[in-house]
Amino acid sequence: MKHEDIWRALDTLAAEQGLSPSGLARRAGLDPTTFNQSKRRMPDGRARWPSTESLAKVLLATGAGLEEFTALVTGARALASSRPLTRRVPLIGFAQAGGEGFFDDGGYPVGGGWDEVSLPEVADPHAYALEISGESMEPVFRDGDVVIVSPNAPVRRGDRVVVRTLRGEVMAKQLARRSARRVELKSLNPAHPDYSFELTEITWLHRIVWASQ
Amino acid sequence: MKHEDIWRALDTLAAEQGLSPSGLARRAGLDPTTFNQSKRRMPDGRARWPSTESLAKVLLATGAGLEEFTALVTGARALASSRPLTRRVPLIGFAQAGGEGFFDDGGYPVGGGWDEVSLPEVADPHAYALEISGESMEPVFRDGDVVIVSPNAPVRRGDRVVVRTLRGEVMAKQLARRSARRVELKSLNPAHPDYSFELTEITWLHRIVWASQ
DNA sequence: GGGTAATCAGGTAAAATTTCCTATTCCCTT
DNA sequence: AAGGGAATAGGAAATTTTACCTGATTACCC
Repeated sequence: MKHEDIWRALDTLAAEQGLSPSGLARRAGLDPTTFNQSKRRMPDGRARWPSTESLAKVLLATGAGLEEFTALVTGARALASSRPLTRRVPLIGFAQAGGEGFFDDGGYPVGGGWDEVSLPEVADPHAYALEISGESMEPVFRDGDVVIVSPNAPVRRGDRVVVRTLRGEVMAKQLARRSARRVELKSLNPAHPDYSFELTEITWLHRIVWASQ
Repeated sequence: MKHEDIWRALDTLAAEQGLSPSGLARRAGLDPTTFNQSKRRMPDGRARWPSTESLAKVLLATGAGLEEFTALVTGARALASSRPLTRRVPLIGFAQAGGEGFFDDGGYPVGGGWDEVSLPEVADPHAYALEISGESMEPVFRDGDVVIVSPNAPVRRGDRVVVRTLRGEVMAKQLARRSARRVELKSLNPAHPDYSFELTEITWLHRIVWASQ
């Protein structure tokens, strides 16, 4: 495979998802400028190659398989698109929902202004769920809520995460800050303390992607 | 694709060529220590991902195609059977998650104590999604979050709901109280006011069933 | 036409990968 | 058994990729 093939495949994958290169990068949890055209060749003409980690994040975020991406790289025409495995439902901005023409009299989505979203976007085969008990995460998560956790989803500052310490504690917090050596976790319930750990004190840190209500 | 998959595929490709990882790297024009086992995870446990340029060099040097390599990446998995329309993931109580025997060393669910939950439990064909904007529902819902709304889901006190008034306002609140004639809605953000409506003032009231994080 | 948000160009800093290096172990040949 | 070369561990330096940033442009909506 050649440098150009990789970048064309990324562009094609983005287009198939209805995304721009910047939108694809964002969807994958990367910086929106990661896939900029201007970053594909450096000022000295040298080719820039994305890491396989970036590629893995893109595939995870879009639900595309490596086979599918490989077909795009090699130029082999993809088979006729298969039906999406996850169901899509109408989506619209909350602020727009008050306008006219978006709901019928029964309160069902109607009209052409709706976008679509898959539900849920959990491509991660290792995803699991945790059922919340107690009030330590209120009001964000309440007793009885189920949260869907995706071990392989990229994590960024501000995300809600589940963390397990070497001591065996498991907690759900908001990732306030992550440096090379430490993570700072903000409690979801102001009545409970924030935490800060050395990375070596943590067994793993997984992102919460969906929560039941 | 996962970190382990990439490295296993490189090892397999090397073996097929009668080479060691160090021999494969050398063949590809890379430093012989590039693919050392010891370099696949950093001292701090962080996974190291080769660049797509390194991968391209390997494929060029060995004459292997990307399709062949992709088969090695994915080939260790059992062939995927057709997945159920609603996918089920492992579920366990949050309070239990800290106990021993529920996660393996990689942080993936393991052991017999897990239940299963479908995701998402949205059987309602009229379900739709709303994308949150602004901060009026923080910290429960944040700008950019997507909430899944199920018009036909039963609603109870304490549920988070979307309400539309006769005046065309749409709001997401928590259902505090519902009597024969009135509904009382509690704001999700304490900085915003609560509301109370006569049922006759409301067009509809739908329950929020899932929220992205 | 104006306002807003997304996209993108392109620079710099931070983080990550590869190269370079030394030391040790293993394997093959003599 | 000894010697030589390859392989590998692992650290530091060099190089490369991504994150962060500013500013300009484009697209979309009102």
